[in-house]
This record gives sequence, C-alpha cells and structure tokens, in this order.
Amino acid sequence: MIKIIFINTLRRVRFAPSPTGPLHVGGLRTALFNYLFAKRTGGSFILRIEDTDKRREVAGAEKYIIDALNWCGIFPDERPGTKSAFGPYRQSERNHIYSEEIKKLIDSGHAYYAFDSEEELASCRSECEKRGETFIYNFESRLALKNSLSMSKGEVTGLLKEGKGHVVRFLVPKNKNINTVDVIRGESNINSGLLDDKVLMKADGTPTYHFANVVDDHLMKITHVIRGEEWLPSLAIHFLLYEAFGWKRPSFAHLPLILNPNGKGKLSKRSGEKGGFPVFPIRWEGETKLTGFKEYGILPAGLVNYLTTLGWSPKEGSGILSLEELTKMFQLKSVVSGGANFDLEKLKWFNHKHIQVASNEFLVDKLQALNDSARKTEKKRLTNAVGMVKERANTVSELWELLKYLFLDPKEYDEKSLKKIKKDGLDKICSEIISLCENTDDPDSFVDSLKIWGDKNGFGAGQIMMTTRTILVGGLSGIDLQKIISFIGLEVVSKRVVAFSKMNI
RNA sequence: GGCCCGUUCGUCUAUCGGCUAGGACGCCAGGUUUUCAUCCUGGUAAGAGGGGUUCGAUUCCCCUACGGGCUACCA
Repeated sequence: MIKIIFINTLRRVRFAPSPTGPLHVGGLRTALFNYLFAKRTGGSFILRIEDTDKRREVAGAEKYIIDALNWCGIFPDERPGTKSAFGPYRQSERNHIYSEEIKKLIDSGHAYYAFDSEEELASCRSECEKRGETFIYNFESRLALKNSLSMSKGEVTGLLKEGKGHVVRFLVPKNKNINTVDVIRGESNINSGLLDDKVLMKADGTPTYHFANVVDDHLMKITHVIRGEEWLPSLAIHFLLYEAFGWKRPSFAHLPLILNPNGKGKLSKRSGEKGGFPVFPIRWEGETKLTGFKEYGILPAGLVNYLTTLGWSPKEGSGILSLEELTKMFQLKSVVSGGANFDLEKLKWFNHKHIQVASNEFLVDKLQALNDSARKTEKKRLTNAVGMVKERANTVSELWELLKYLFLDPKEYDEKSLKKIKKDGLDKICSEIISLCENTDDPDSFVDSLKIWGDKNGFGAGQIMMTTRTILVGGLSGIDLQKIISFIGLEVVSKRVVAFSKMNI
C-alpha cells in the first residue's frame, strides 16, 4: 500500500528538445533543472525527441544531445531506445498515437478540419496588417474561412474523400477566462479571445508541437513540465487542450531565459561567435564546426555548477557544488523569474574551483585529450606537473601553458623579463649556474647554494633568482624556482643556460 | 503593431512589510609568495521612474519607461 502511494507521487519530468542542431547552454540548463528536480526525490528524467518537423531535422543532432547530457553526468532514465510502456520516445515514431488522439477531439467537437492553404492564410495576415490589425484564426474569423465549421457536412466529407489537403485546428472557446498556473510565476488570467485556433495536425498528417506535446506528456505520465520561458504565451492553449481531452494536467514551470552577456537578446550561436566564447557543451561536427566548453577546457562539473546559478541559488549561499550535491538542494519554487546574463568570467571561476578538487590523474586525462604536446608527454611526470600548477588554472587547456617549461626548453624570452636581468654580471651568473650544475650533488638545495655564491660575489638574491627563472622558464612567471629545478634536473638546467648564453642578447 | 513575461551593486543572486539592503564573480587596495598566479584581508558598488495602500515599502497594487519572449501547417 505504502509502495503504491510512493509510485503515484513519483516525479516524472521530460526534456524534449528538437533535433535541429547542437544543444546550447540554454537548453542544457533546462535539461539540468529538470534533472535536478526529478532526482531530488528519486523521480525519472525522460528524454523525448520532438522530431515532428522532418524538414528541420539535422543529422547527428539527437546523438549530440545525448552525448552532451552524458558529458555533464546526466543520463536519462528513459530515452529513444528504452523499452517501456511509455515509448517510443521519438515523436516521429508515435504518429499512430496522434492520429488516434486527434479523432477524440474531432468527435467531441473540440477540433475541426480546415482547408485554407498557407498562401490564403498569409494573404489574410497581410490584409489585416495593412489595416493595422492582427489576424487571428478564431471565433471571429473562422466562419469566413474554409473549414468544417463554415462548410456543409457533405462538402467536408467530399473534400476529405478526394484527399484535399487539410489541417486539423483546435476549436478555442469564445470568451472564456483561462486561469493559468506556473510554479515559478504564479497565477495569470487570459481571455480565450486572444488565442487562435492552433493547428493540431499539419497537412502532412504530423502533429504540431502543441498537440504532440500535450498528448505525450499525458501518455508518458509527466508530472511536471519544466521548459523555457518562450513557451509561456502558449500555456493557455495547453491548458485548454488538457481540458478538452478531460485529462489532468501536469504542473508547469517556465524557466527564465539565458541572455547575452550585455543582456541584449537571448544567448545564441551568434553571441558566442561575436564574443569569442563557446555556447555549446561539446564540439559540434556538423556543416559548421563549433567548439564546445569541453574543448575550451571547462569541466562538466564547473559548467553544471555555473549553469545552476543562472536563475537559482542554493539557500546556503554560493558554494562549489557537484551535480549530486545540487540534486539534494534544488528547489524549483525558488527559481527566479527574470532572465540571466551569461558571464564567462564567473563560469571560469567556478571551473577553477572544480579543477582544485579534481584529481591530478583526472586532469591529465582531460589535458591529454585536448593538447597534442601534452599527449606526447610522459604521463607520470605530467601528473606531478599538473599537481604543481593546477591552483593557477581556470581551464584545463591553460594547464599546458602553465607547465610546459617543465618539459620543453623556452623557445623565446619575454622582453620585459630580459630587460630586468640584463645587468653587469649576467655572464658571470650564467657560468656559475653551469659550474654549479656540474659540481653539486644536491639539486634540491641548488637555489640556496646559488644565493650563497651570489652573496659572496655581490649579487642580490633578487637578481640571482630573476635571472635563473627567466633563463629556465622564458620569463618572470611560474611556480617556485627550486621546485622547477628539482623537477627538470641539473642536466636540463645546464643545457638551458648554455643555450641562453650562446644567444646574443 | 498585438499579446505575454520580467526589472535589487557592472554581472549572478539573498531578502517570506521593519534595512546600517547580505553573499558570490569582477574590479581596486593591502598582505603572503624575493617572479607571476593562487591564497588571505579590506574596499567599491544596487532596489528603473512616478503614483498609491500602510505607522512603515525593495517587498503589495496601478501607471510609465526599459528589457525580453511569443505572434507559422518551427519547436
């Protein structure tokens, strides 16, 4: 008995993207919030592919969506391929269901056939526009148009028999107040007169979003519809649709949009191109190649953590949180309603924090996947090196730049650094380093020995250190000098100084 | 144009009518590091505007402005 109650209250949410291209961070955030919401109470996260418009479908998009979700650590409980009573999970494979369901609506008088061509409707629209009006296919106009409400029964059956192209439209009731409820935004009232008789079934026999969505959400027993704010204007239609079917509707939550860094317009592929940052989770290998956050060096944990702060914040203030921890804290009710500007700097900061808690081995794997030079470097030593520099890195890709001098001799020297070390005695310091390399048997106290020598010969510690560092690293940056020397070994130290001395600077 | 939604530091956000408006990113300054970065400490900075309601409004209501979304046989 208890078990039954539990099952009935279990959350079932869906993420329902259209496979028209790579999934960008806006969509990813929607998926993430759905996932967090479901998993907090052990519910199910379902991936449904809304591919009713085959013209817009892009090859590889569905795979990309799944790959991107998986990369973030999100694995749908049900998805295309899952065997269950709720499938199939691609709308294109559910046409038989929609044709059955639309009959119910036609029979009950909630939907009707319309024979107007797209051209005819387009001209209606432009006519209205000329008069400064908006064309709405509704109780005011429908009787003047070609449909089963304006035509005789015989005429309609005739047209249907001869296979005349037609759509099925929803009969929106006249002058009805619809009280919509949204988990995030609360209640809202809208008069049905403003709505139009939405096409439910297209002329090619496939359903539109509005119809397929409602049918599938009901049949898949979705308890909460969490989607982007762009769906808010059609919420009332969806309410009416549930009512027409006599179905209990799920709860709805409309998430605020992610906007461009300057707040102008929603974040898009173009904004990333303009701003020089990715807006996609992983690389897209379509006709146009797009770099993802993965290739940019962002860790999935960092992206997930950052994305969660866009529109929501944990009660205990900000924190570095894993997907699992976020799952325990997420509250749909406390999602904010205003749009959020995308901020690369903050994402990098989150990523920096996640790099700190990641293991060196993990980071080396990621680094080697991104960087050819790193791939050619011996793994064990690279792991040590990563451990020494990771506190300085914001992205995985930066790691190589931060540690490469531990493996490669400098190819060039920073101008400013050279200026600083070009002083009398430079040659003398160089020869001392070379001779010390030959004579000392303790590389780990090399810097100390050098300083003692400098002290005796009138060179300050600063000059000694800066000179050595510039020669070994190529500039005045990097980790502790003694650590560098211990890591690369005296032979390499000597080699680099000799090479430097031979240059005429 | 019509309809819908929104508006707290530059940015992400907290605030269940009582606020000296809190935190985080960024930025600035100082400290640590004989480099740079990290790190630590401190600082900077906000309720779009105007009306109500109220003893009291960031918080509730209205108007305006601004921003965003939708307005397809796309989702």
